[in-house]
Amino acid sequence: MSVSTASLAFSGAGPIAAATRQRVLDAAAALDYSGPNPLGRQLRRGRSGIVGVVVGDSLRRSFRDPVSIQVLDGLVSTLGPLDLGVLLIPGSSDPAGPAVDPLLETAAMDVAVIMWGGTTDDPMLGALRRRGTPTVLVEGQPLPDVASVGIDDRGGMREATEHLLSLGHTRIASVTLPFDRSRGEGLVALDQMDHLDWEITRRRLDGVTDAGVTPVAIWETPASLVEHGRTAGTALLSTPDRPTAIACQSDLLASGVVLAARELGLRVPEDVSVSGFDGLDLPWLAPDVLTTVVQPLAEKGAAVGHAVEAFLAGEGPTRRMLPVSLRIGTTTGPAPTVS
Amino acid sequence: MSVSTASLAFSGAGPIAAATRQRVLDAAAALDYSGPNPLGRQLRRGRSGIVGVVVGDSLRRSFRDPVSIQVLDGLVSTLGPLDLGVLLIPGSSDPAGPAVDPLLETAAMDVAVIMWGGTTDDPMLGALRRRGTPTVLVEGQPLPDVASVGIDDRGGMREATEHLLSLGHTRIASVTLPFDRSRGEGLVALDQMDHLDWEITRRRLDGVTDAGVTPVAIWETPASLVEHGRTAGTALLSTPDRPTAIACQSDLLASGVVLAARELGLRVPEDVSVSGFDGLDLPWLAPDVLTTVVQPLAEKGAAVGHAVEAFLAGEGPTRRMLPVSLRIGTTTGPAPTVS
DNA sequence: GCGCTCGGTCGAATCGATTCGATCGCCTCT
DNA sequence: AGAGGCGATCGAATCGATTCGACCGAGCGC
Repeated sequence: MSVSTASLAFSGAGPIAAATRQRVLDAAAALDYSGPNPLGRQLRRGRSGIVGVVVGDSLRRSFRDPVSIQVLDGLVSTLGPLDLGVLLIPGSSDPAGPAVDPLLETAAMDVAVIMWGGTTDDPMLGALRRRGTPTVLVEGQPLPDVASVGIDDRGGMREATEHLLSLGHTRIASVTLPFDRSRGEGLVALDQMDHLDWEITRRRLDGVTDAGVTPVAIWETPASLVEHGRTAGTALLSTPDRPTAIACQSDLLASGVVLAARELGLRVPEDVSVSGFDGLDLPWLAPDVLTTVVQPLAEKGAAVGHAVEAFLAGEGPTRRMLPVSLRIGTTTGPAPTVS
Repeated sequence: MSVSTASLAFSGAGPIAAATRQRVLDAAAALDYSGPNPLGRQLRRGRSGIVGVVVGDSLRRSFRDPVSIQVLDGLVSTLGPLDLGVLLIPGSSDPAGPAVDPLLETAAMDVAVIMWGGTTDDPMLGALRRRGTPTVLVEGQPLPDVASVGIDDRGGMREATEHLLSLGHTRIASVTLPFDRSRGEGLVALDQMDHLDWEITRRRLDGVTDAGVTPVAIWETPASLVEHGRTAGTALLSTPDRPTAIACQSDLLASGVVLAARELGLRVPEDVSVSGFDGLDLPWLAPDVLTTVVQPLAEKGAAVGHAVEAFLAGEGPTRRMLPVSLRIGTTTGPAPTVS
C-alpha cells in the first residue's frame, strides 16, 4: 500500500474503503506506528497550532496573580476547542539577561499573546514584528498591526473615585501598580510622574484625575501582591494626617491595605475606606467584602482567544474593549467627621 | 548562492567566509526573511524542543495552588537555558468530556510531564505510552519506563504527627487531599478507605499511621484550597468532642482550618493545634506562622527539569526523591488539659 | 613545477505528512 | 456491448531546513 492511502486512512478525509482502512490500521499496529508525526503535519500545513503566551515577567510573580491566572484560564478554554496549545513564554524578568526570551525568537508559534502588554518601547513587540508573528496585546496601548484586548480601566477607576467622593472623602490616596520596568516601591513625587511608562498604571491613575481628584499621596508598588499592599497601607496610614480613603489599582493591593489598617487598629470603613480593582474573591478578608471595580476576567481571556482565532482565519488585527462595573462592598463608607 | 550556504550562514556552524556570510544576511534582509523556519528545523532534527506539562486538572484550580506554581516556576527556570519551551496541557477536568486532552494525543512534544501524577489507572499515561513519549511523573507511584520525582511525603507526615504526639495530643483529626477523581468532600468512613486512589493522599495518610496514630476523623476535600479547609475546620471543630489537633495534608487546607477556628472563637494553638504540609508563606495568617512540613518546591521543579534533560540525552527514566523537613511555627502547642 | 591539502561552496538526499491530479477497475445506462 | 461515470488507490510534488559528501580553487611543500 502507498503512503498516500495510509494518510487518507488516518485523517479520515477523502474516499477510502473500510477494508483498506482496517488493513492500514492493522499494519500500523504491527509496526507500532502511533499516528502521524505532528512535525511533518505542521510543516506541511504551515501551522504549528501553538499560541505563545508571554505571562507578565517572571512566572513566579505572574502566577501568584489571580488576575493573570483567570485570564489565562479563559484563554485556554477558548483555545482548546480550536485545537490550539499554549506555549508558556517567560517575560524578561532579569534586567541583566537578554531583553526577550529566546523562545520568542525561535519557537514555532502561529500567534503570540502578550499579557500585561506593558510599556511603550517593549522589545518583545519588535522581535515579534521582525518574525512576522501576529500579536495580541492585553492591556497595552493600541498599535497598528497588533490586536488588542483591554478593559475600560479609566472609566472604572473614575467611577470608583466618584463613589468615594459621594461618601464625602476628600483626602484620597492612591496605591498603584508599577510605573515602569524598574518597579520601584514607595511614594512618588509629582516630578517623577514622567517616568510613568506602564500603560495600565497610567490609565487607572487618569481615571482618578477624571473624577476631579488629586491624590494626597501616590504610592507605587513593584507588583500586585498582598504584601506590597500591606507595606503601602502601613506607610500611608501611619502618618498623622492620613488619608480617609485609599483607591488601589488592584484587589490584592487593596486587601493588603485593609490588613495593614486592621493591624494599625483602624476600623474599615469607619476610619478609612479602601477600594480595589479587578473583582476577585478574597476569602481572607471575610467577613469584609471589598469595594472594587469588577472586570470580566474569563471573558477577557475568551476575547484574547477570539482575537487569535481571527488572526488564524486571515482577518486583520481586532480590537476589543470590555466594560467594567463597580461593586460596592463593605470596605467603603462615609468619610469620618473631622475632629 | 545556494540554500546550503545560507543555512551555514545562519547556523554559524561549519566553515564560512565572513564576506559570504554578510552577503547572505544582506540578501535575507532584502527579502525580509527572518531566520530559519522553526518547523523545518524541528522536522529535520526530529525534536520539537517542547515539553508538554499537564498541570493538575483544570487550569483555574491548579493555578490557584501556589505549590503547582512554584514547581512549574522551578521547571521553567531549568528548561529555559536548555532552549526548551513548556506547552500547557489541561488535565481532564470535565468527566463528561474526553479522558485526555487532545493536545496530549496530537501535540508535538519531546517529553511529557504530569504534575500531580495522580491515580493508578490514569488514562494519560496510556496515551503517552502509546505515542512513545518519555514521561516524567511528579508525585505518582513509580512505574517502569516512567521517570518520577517525589518527596518523602510519608516520612514528613510521620514527623509532623510525632511532633503533635510529643505535645500530648491524642485526639488528632486529618484533613486530606482528594481520594480519587470524583473529589468528594466530607467525613470519610473507615469502610470507604478502599476508594483511596490518589497516591499522594495515601502516602500522607500512611505517614500519620506510621506515627502510631489512628485519626479520630478523616475529612476529604475536593482540592487544596483555603475555602475547603475552612469548611473542614468548621465541621470538625463544631462537634462537642472536637479534636485537639488537626493534621492537614496541605498548607492551604491548614490555613483554612486556622481561619475556621478563629471564627469559632477558638484559640490557636491553645485550644486546637493545626499543622500543614508544603512550607508556603501564608501572609494572611500573620502574625501566626504555620507549623508545617516544608518541601523544596523550586528544587522539585528543577529535578523535573533534570529528568527531562536526562531523557533528551538518551538516558533512561530517572527517579528522584527529595527530602522534607518539619518547620515548627506558632500554630501547634501543648494539648489542652482535659476539663 | 607538480601534486597535495585544506578552506569554502554547492547538490542532493532526508525528515514525515498532505494533497492534487492521474490512473484503474467496475458498475450502470443506453 | 460499448461508453461514460464514479469510487478507490497511487505517484509525485511540496513544505523548509540540515548535513554529508563532492567539488573547486588557491596556497604551500617538496
